[in-house]
Amino acid sequence: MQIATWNVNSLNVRLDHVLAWLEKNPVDALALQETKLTDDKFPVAAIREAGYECVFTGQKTYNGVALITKSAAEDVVTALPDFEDDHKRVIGGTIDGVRVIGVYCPNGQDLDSPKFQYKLAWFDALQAWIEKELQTHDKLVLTGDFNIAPRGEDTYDPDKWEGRILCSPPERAAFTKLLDAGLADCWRLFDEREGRHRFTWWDYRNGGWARNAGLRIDHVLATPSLVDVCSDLKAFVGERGRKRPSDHVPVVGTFNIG
DNA sequence: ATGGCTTAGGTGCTAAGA
Repeated sequence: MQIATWNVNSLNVRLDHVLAWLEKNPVDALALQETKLTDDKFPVAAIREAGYECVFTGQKTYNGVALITKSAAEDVVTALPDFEDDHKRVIGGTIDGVRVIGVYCPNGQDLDSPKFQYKLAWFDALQAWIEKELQTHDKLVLTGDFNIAPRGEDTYDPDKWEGRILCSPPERAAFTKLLDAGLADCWRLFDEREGRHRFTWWDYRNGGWARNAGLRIDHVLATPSLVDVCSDLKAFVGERGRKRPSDHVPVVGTFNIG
């Protein structure tokens, strides 16, 4: 079973990229972030034509998440429970017995911004919900754009990024707390990577891609029973070099079940 | 190299991203 995540930065702009990528890489589940589409505009027909089911929750201009799956998702959730939020950032469903939760975590903007406080509160609510989900789901994958680079080596310049947004101690603590709850960062099972393959995002500005100024902020976290059968975890960095790319690339985990 | 892109909304610019 393959489970993927991709922040597409507008599904309207990136639909052709997504369909072409799925044709080459027919994963069982693909979590999308930043679809930036209201639900009435979601391209259900095109996705069904490609042979996939989908569930989604979106809004105008910002945020928006979806799950594109080979078999239909069950027990679908479209928000964090017990957390008031206008932002559409969460979509979860059970696919062939695996609980798959796709998230678009807040960016935070700056450490002194109200958005940073929102980010930390949002992660608290995510933590509480995941802990609850783990009580009833032995096979669970939490994947998406976390907007956190967990370690210095997950940035192109650890000294420069140390303490900054995406790398600050409270953000990294929030990430570690998810791991402590019983999830593994599957990337680290195959941690010997170099160059572009260390990252999942490159800034559009300042020649980010050209000078490989990237970050690893898109993650696949999984419970131990899935970690045991995880045979690969990789970023499809070639997508960043395409014409009109998203600034994030797809990240795919392979789990040898069923 | 704290933004020199890219997106949406709307039609000239602002907001947001990470």
